[in-house]
Amino acid sequence: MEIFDVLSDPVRRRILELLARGEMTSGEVVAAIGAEFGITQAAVSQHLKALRESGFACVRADAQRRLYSVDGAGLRAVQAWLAQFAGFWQPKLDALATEIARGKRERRGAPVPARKGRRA
Amino acid sequence: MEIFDVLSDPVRRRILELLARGEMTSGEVVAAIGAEFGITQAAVSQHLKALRESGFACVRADAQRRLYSVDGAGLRAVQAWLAQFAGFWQPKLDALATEIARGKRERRGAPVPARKGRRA
DNA sequence: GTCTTATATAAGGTATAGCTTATATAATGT
DNA sequence: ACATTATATAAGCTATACCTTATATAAGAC
Repeated sequence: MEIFDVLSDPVRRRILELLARGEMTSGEVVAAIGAEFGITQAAVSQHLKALRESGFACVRADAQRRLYSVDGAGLRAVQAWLAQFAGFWQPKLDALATEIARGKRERRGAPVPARKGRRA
Repeated sequence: MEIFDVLSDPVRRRILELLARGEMTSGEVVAAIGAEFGITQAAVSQHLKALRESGFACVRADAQRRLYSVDGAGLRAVQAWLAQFAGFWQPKLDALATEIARGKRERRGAPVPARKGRRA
């Protein structure tokens, strides 16, 4: 399945959001999604398969459990496509760039300069 | 139609790519897309409607022509959803941030510092 | 080995997205 | 007024995405 097709389903988007919080077993996903959308284990398993095969999620085995987590590949592909339109959402993207820069500093362990008011 | 549904169609994505180069009349889009995908004027018109109604494109009238252009709203919405996963494509996003910063300087008319080799 | 738990797959039903042809709307030209 | 050009909408067909139930696979537990 193609990456944008994968994201076009609300259940799959939700699964990704859940996985973004950390690894989950298939069963945990089934429970959470089942509660929210009222669909069966089989349906969720099919969605997980779609996410797997399109590079949005990866699995590792732990005995009979399957631990799912986010795979950046799919998301990167989306981002890459979107990037060609950067000019059309410029103002907000500037804010995102700032946000990323901030995150980068934090990851390096450097102190984040105090913000002294509103910026453009 | 929901934003991700809109992007899930290859014809609509292609139309957006075309519009990104600048305003086009409905007829021009029909010609370009018709040539690439072999679909009718009616089909293209329906896609344009979907793009319009979901905030990816806007129209303005010029006599009996309809001039279409990219509307940032839809793209921004996608970007916003994607942003929550920033942590999963970090390295590339850093590059994007750099790119944005560069674009920002250019928009301000400031000189872009020469790059003297490979950076992390 | 059998039962249970955890997950995946198969087969089939149903709603709908995207196409088609045909037609409506509306502005321009003569 | 009528024909032409440009675009949109209507109605109907078809393929398929997503669901269901039923079953397969495989790893514990006993």
